[in-house]
Amino acid sequence: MDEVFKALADASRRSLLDRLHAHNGQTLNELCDGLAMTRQAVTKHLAILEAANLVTTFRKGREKLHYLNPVPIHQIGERWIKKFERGKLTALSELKRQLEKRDE
Amino acid sequence: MDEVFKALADASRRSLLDRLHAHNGQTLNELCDGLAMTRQAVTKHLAILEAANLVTTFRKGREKLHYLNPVPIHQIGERWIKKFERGKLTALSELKRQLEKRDE
DNA sequence: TTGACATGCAACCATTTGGTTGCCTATTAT
DNA sequence: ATAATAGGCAACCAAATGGTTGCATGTCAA
Repeated sequence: MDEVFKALADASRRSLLDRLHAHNGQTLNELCDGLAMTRQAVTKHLAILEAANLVTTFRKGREKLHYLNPVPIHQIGERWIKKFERGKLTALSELKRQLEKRDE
Repeated sequence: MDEVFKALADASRRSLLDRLHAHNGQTLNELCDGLAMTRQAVTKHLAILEAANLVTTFRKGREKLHYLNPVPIHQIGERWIKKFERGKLTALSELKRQLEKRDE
């Protein structure tokens, strides 16, 4: 879980996921296209995404194909975000109450 | 959005949010309790959470009360995670298809 | 077979990050 | 008044991060 959060913390990596979401199964060079980064930088980002299981790859000849794995993202939603949604209204009303009696 | 992702990337910060979720409106010292960190380290984490608008604070005498703001977390769920859930089944089946024909 | 193409590996670098220590200020209680 | 309590500020530090360059390897096409 921690690896996933860390992987998602970087905007370049999130945009790589966006690109795969738009067009799955791209090669490294395709993913580099139009980015203001060297290929090696992209390789490192992809390695981090792969380690977090957000991207799965396999080779096809001399190319490496990258596939988005949306499962960990889904798990963040289920296991983490939903927990805070439950308490949402309570938390906000509690905060409001406190803010209102601030000058007592 | 980027600030929120970055703030959530650290396990100590996520656990501070957990603590506030369990018991909202704690003081700095209460939040420090039982953590293997100095008060100043916790202060820094809380400042980052506050900058990302995940925590709201106000002072009550010499104490500073910390309140969880679940809204940004909810927005991550709505604006970011849901986008990837839509393509989930397609992405996985596409991946499976590729994996199966890997040895062609 | 030889050149071009796709990717991998490793060393290096600047900046950011997560933490520390030491001291200062403000508020409360005795 | 004064001591204890709650928190703030700043300098410093080691390690992690995000990036680079240079070179090596594996695969395809002419």
